[in-house]
Amino acid sequence: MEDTVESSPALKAFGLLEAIAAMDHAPTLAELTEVANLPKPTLHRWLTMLEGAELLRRLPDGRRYELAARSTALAFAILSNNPGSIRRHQILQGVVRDLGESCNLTLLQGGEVMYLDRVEASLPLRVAFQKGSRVPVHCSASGKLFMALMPRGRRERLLTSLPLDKHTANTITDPAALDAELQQIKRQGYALDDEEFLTGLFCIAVPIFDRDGRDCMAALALQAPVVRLWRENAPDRLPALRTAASALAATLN
Amino acid sequence: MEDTVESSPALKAFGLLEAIAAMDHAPTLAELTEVANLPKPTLHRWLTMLEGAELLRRLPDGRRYELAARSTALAFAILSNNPGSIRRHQILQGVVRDLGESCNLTLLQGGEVMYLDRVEASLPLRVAFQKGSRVPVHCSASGKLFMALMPRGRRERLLTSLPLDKHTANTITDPAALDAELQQIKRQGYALDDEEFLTGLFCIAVPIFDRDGRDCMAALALQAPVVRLWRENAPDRLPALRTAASALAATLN
DNA sequence: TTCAATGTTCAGCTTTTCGGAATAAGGTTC
DNA sequence: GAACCTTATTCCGAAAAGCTGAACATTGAA
Repeated sequence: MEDTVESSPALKAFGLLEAIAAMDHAPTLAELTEVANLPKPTLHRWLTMLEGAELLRRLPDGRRYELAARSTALAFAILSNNPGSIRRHQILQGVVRDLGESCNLTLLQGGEVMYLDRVEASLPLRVAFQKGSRVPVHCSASGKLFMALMPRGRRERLLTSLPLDKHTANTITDPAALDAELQQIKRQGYALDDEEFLTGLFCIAVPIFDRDGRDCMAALALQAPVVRLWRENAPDRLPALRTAASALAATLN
Repeated sequence: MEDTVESSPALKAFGLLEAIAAMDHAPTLAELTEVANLPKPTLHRWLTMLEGAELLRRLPDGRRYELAARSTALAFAILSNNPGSIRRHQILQGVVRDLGESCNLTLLQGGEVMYLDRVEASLPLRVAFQKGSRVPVHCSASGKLFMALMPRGRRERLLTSLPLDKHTANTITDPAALDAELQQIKRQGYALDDEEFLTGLFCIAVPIFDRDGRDCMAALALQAPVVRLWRENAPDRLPALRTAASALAATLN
């Protein structure tokens, strides 16, 4: 949270949410006291208020606070109804027009890949996903890309909590094999999904970096039937995807 | 935005952001006046405040407001923050996938059992409960488990304050019988609900202990119709449930 | 120019927030 | 189990922020 004084108490709540969202574990009152630089009773009052508003909730131990349903709902509403959302949709439409295949803008939410937006190709033989739906990280191009580009500690924590379910014959279910795959993805800067989630479906995903160019905050993925997109011809789409990805990056800050 | 009065002015800001995020175009002050049901000067003050905090910004015409950079950043932080809730939900999904029946994560809250999270089996013949709903302690597997594992003083206090209502023919309403049941539950380390709350519904619950392995802070319960789950075959599910329970424990502290 | 609609400022009154100090609750050590 | 420490919660008078009717300013259309 900012160490600068908020101009109004009403805004302090946002600073608190930001502080809690930025922590990698559910904080206690005492921990937040240091981060937020607020007196204990003041902070306690705020946390109780936010809990009552269902923006936060306490873990069963009664001491730790984590984000609750209303925060998640607000976040989703913000991202899908952002001024940039129209622009993003247009960029996706441009990719679909140029490359002729369906195209997804994805986020990593918790341990799953979420479709923030999506434009479908008008061709037949397309795959019907939906905005807001989710797929596992270990068998999607975007998911593997996110894992490959995240800090090691976070990746390891995520990997231990994942089931690595087998969805198709190609799904990578061996942790060592997945790790090798992630290293290669990191080297080459893009990821493929070669029928690892749905038989017959091939994907290629490129990262969308934040302003500093370090964090991968989203991904752009092209998906098509293997009869039209496969391991050898997929990289031909990279230039167009990379151009779109950097345009998308500009809409996400 | 909801028409109910926010309990505190400090939370009004969230209601406003939600209202703006829910609109399909950038609203003017006048438009928001109707939606938010606030006097014009009040709303104007809030919008100016949110604009100053970079949560909102005005379109170049100076009249319309849209979400700004800080809102987007907050949304990303909320969604990518991996509060245990997502991980817990994944674990429940895993149990449902493995065992094929609906699964609940429960807490003891205020003398009742509360469903913190829940994943339903995709089979027909499933029972529809809801997240956040509550059931009595004396006729649910989780509730009896909580009572069996809590310190004696607390249990006795709770028992004297409970009505022990009869819900079905099997509900245990005799304090002595309940006490005997609790002792057996404590010995065997899991609890059953054999149609004690709803006729036709069978449950088995295992404890989720805190880090020290002493306090039972939550419970994992599998529930199914008696035609598929009953007293003799229920213990077969224990290994899977125990594994999931210890994974859940890690998310709860 | 006039009019109507929308946006902005003002000011006194009301409500909320602030946070040090006191108290309670939980844990740990001896 | 008593003493001790840490963390959480409650209290309440002082201080700050919020509220909004009314007045004023600006914009755009006729």
